Amino acid sequence: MLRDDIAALLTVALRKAQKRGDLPKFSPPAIAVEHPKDPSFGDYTTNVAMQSARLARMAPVKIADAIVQNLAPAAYVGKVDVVPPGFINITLADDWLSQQVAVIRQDGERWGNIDKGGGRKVQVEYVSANPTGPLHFGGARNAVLGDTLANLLAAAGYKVQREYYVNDAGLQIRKFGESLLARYGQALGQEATLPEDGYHGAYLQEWAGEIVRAEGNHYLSMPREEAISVLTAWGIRRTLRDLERDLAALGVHFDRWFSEKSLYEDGTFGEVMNLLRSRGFLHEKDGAVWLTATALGGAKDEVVIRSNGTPGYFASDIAYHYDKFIRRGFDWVIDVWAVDHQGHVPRMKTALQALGVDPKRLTVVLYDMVKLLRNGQEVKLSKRSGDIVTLAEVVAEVGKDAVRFMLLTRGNEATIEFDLDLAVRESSENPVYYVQYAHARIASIFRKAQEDGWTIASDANLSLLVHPAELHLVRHLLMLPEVVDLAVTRLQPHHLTYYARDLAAAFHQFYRDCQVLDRQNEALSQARLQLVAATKQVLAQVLALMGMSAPERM
RNA sequence: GCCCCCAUAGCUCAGCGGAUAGAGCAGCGGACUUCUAAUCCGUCGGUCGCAGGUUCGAGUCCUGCUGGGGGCGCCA
Repeated sequence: MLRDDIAALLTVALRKAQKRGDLPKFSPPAIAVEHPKDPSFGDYTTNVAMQSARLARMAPVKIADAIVQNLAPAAYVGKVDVVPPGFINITLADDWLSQQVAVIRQDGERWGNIDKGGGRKVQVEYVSANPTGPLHFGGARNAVLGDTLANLLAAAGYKVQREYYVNDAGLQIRKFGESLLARYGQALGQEATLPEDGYHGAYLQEWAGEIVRAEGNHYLSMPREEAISVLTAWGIRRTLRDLERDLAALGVHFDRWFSEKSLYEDGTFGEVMNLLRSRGFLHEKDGAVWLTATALGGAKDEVVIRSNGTPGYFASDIAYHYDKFIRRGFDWVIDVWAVDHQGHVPRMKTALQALGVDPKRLTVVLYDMVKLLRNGQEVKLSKRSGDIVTLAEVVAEVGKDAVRFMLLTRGNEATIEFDLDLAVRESSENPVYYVQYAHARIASIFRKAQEDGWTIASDANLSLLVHPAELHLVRHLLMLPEVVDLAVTRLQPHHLTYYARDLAAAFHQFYRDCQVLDRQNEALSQARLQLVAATKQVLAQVLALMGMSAPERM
């Protein structure tokens, strides 16, 4: 990555300055290279001279001068300035910039990939909503965030596994099954009441009707427990089928759907309890089994197995993470959770310690809520009330690309206001289509080129690209690896949306200033065709990272 | 009561301890006989919630306060 190259160049220069006695001996801070806010200061800047002032007991500007004087020549460096109070500003060389078009074209789909992961195994677990009904729109943010993080990690050189944890065991599932049986009985004219805190959604009535039509009334003659068991399994299968379909419509796919129930069936749960017990982190109190979290610095002990003998969700989660880390050996696990699960994070970390797993290997990405607006009014996303807004409905209404883009434009910790009316509007108020339009515009240039009989030369003279708008565009193409690095380092995919917008803007400005196809100047046209091809490729790449399509025409 | 997140332009939000705090939208004014005007250009718009502190330098870090959201369960 260019930024790293520059940091290395500066580091070498600083050492050389020390060796030659231009600078005193001191152990220099890590050199931070960034883009100055004001482009008139150049492409890259570092404050290392100011950082070193105290250590070197020298004026920052003097330090900067000494570093600059010992800078080895590099093709990409066009101009170096030392500016008070001690910034070193680097401007890229025009001729080097124009040649990068060929490099980007040559890298193709690999452009933007970085080797941060070094092939380490990372699992991203996301969505994981209870399989008790359709996914409501709040879950869309989880899906888009997790999926995009997985895309980014893959681009950053990690070996990524995408997983959905299916909570097909426990109390909620029990209530789900009881609710479905009650609806089934009602569908057959029986007096049946839903359990307390049961599932009241209308979809269960529909499903009960389906079961009656397909299989008649014979579940009524079955023992109740057996009927619940069969109907629960039916309901989960049905839910998962719909979930998979609805998530696919959003462009979200999983490598594995992991069953919570399987942890109990294959002995994992028992194994984990034995391990915890042998390590001395379980104790009994009030008839329940507790994790002795306080022994590991936790605020309070946590119930693992209730006094009625049933394991709680925390019990499953411990076993599940044991499976992730110890059995499957992921180097790093990322769980994507809504903020209302924040209290569970320290608990989970403590549980990992109890298992002997370094808690740093688990990162929980928390994201805030989505506020859905229609006609300027907030639509409540509660499961209780009848007006639940499902993911499928919103995707059908506004489209996959708009949903993904809008859910990605905010930092994870910011609440998102999702305006349904704005999302469907195809106007300048809607930021979604801006990036795609740039891609389509470029496609249009190539269509025109073909119509007009241009043959695209592979050996274009790129040094003809000297217009400020051309070089400005190249500069943006060059930033993709840095953006991937930033988004992965912070696990904040919203940086992609801002980059995509900036890149598209750089293209639209170029488009205004520079005619690509010009019979009066075919050599320049060929160079611009290469530039525009590189831009199309990078736009497609960033759209792909966001899980959006790159349309050829709009 | 304790813990976490948020507070930046009219609105929605970016902002990596650096230089004159940015973008989109909205408002106002311009640009299509041209490779797509879903575009571009100009302009208006700020006590970065408040008060201290650390620092050569704070929207950014620390402390306190105010306001909003979330959490503190043998629910998930």
